[in-house]
Amino acid sequence: MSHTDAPAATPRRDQIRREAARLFAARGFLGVGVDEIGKAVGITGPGLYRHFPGKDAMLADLLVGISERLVDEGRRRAQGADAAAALDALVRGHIDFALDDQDLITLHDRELLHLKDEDRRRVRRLQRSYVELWVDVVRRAFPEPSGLAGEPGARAAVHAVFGLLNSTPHSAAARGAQPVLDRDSMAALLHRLALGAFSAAAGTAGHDR
Amino acid sequence: MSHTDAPAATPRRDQIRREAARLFAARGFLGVGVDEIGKAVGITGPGLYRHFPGKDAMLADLLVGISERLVDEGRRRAQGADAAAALDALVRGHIDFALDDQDLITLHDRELLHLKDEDRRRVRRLQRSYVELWVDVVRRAFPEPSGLAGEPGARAAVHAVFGLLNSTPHSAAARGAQPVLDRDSMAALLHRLALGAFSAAAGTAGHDR
DNA sequence: CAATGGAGTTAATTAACGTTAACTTACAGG
DNA sequence: CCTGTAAGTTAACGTTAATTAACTCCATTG
Repeated sequence: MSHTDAPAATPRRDQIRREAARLFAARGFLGVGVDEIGKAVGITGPGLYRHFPGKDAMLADLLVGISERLVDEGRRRAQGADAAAALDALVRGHIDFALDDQDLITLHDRELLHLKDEDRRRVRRLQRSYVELWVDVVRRAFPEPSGLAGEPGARAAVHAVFGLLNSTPHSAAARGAQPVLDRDSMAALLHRLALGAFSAAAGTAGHDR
Repeated sequence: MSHTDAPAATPRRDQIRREAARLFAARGFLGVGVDEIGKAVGITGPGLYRHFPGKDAMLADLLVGISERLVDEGRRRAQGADAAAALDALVRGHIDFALDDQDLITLHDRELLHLKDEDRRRVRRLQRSYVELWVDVVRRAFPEPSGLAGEPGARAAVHAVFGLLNSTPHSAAARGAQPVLDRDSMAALLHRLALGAFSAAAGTAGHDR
């Protein structure tokens, strides 16, 4: 009741969410004016204030939303005794997000700094939970005599693999008419890249150089 | 002569470059004012105009600079007949950039959209050259019956590995007092993750699912 | 010693943007 | 039919930010 109140999902509000996400991803939060967002949904700028208390609130809504969905879906997939299977499920789930919600994935780690302190703390907490989820699974999947059994190493590897999986928007940025990979091929490729990265990092720590 | 003229490296200008990069990385290009940049180097905002023609020009200078350095250093490292050795050298070189110039790596793929068309085209060209460099080496390092022999697959994999290597700023964002990895451990970890990713993606295309 | 130009300063200009106010319209319910 | 409310509109307000103008201050140099 004290924090930013619940979202509520009317059709108009959902439309605003979609268009705002698209515009923020394309030109940055500060680079988009409320008039522009309004125009994208067929109303004037100030009309948006019937649906959101302000521009900041739209961004907060988007980032909290995607963060919660990531954690919820992640928790669902991480359970079960078999750590290798859990990791596989986490990777697949994240790939789905990265491919289906490119705009949100882009905003998620780019516009965090434009949130008001309270909202930023909230999103950070959720992001931290999501990372913890992965770190635990990774450490169980690659136990003791491995390069990923330790906290800091596993954490850094997880961050790095997030960077890898979230790279889709950058690949797609070269869109136009090129013969890019179709969704399934891209998903399969990302899956192999991610698991291959973890396996190699887990392998005996000293075969580089 | 028609495009943005040559940089020229006076001490003051270099100082401005450093501080501007730091501030842009921390709060975004549109989120920092010229007065703030001025203050960081000990002068007032308008004083900056003796050294750069405008705020846009500072960003352009930074992005063109890092892009050129990446391509130059990349070309140097990619030469030689042994494709595997060349790939290894490219990875090591990129890791050095990612660890030593975190601010610039952050800006490099985040603030591109705030450049004027002409500068953006120029940076895009350089980035494309850099990707080409990697794609060629990857395809030679993992030839025909491999998942990375084809153009689109190799290109997507390279983008993904860039995302992985450029993840350092995000890891470091959790800075504070945590026992993060020291530079050498981080470099070694990233190296294993990157090469492991490529190897796994190259391996026979159908062992997932 | 005069003059020139680089490096700053403060003040003014201009444009844009988020938000609020006041007013309109359409429709749902008693 | 009347009334209230949700969802818009246009106009106005207050701020902020980039850039330019006009002016000082030195340090060099002819």
